Amino acid sequence: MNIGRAAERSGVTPKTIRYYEQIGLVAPAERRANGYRAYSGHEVETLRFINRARSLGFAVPEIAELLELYRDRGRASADVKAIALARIDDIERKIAELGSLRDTLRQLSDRCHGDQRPECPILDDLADGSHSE
Amino acid sequence: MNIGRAAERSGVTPKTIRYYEQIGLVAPAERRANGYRAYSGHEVETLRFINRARSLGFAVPEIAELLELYRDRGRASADVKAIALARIDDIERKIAELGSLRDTLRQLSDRCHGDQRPECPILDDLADGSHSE
DNA sequence: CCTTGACATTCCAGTAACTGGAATCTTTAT
DNA sequence: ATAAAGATTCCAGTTACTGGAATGTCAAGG
Repeated sequence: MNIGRAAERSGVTPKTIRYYEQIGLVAPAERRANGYRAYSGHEVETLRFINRARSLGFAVPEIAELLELYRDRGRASADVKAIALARIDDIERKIAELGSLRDTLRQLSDRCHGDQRPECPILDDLADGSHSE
Repeated sequence: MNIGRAAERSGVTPKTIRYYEQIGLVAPAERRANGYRAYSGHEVETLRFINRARSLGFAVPEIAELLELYRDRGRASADVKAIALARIDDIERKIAELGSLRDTLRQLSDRCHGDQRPECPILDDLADGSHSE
């Protein structure tokens, strides 16, 4: 199957498949006589795996690691779980950070009339910096 | 004052100050005879404003807009508030997205023994893709 | 047989917002 | 005199792709 078909089946665009090959996330595809890349169902599965991992927010180096673990039939599930738990921690941290950002903005917005008058606590705060450093 | 001092006072590194000048977020600084950039307290304030806005998660184009509104003494506070509210919405969306990601990962992790055995629902899920597309 | 369109190839550049590093001044202090 | 600190410019790298140009291949239709 050509790259277009592999793209359809895996949900990864041809452009991105070539990119993954370029950075070494997937092995270089076989080439036909005409120079086209040829894919098997197996490679499509790998691409699908990558796609799902990406959609769960795993970074490319993490995915490389997951792929290795996936291929290693004898690996301990603890190794995989550790990666997932680290990911969860990252996400928790990011959520907390965004939450406090939102609270700050909300406080400022609440104090702003939001009408035709020019007084605006939001800009005042940005200007005088009464909070952090 | 030289760029280093302006950096100290504003909390923006010299490198980043030059970058902001390059992309037009701040006006090009005056130059001394020796070619060094010269800054006034006013410019330091602007840099501080930018720094605080960045720390609140505003993107550079949004900051450019906020700076314009800040300088326009006659603008309506509604204009500023609209930007802040849009920002809050963005953040809410991102938080929700991250929350559901975390939940998915947590479910997978919970079902993974995390020991020496190779069975791992995390990889199984990535492989068969029983969820999204 | 020729052309048209869909699909393939490569390579270069751009995204956001910086950051690192090299090569080269200028100034200040010893 | 020289060395350290701080300034300058410019080029490249970061993340994970995406867009576009120039070119090649293949199947179908007139």
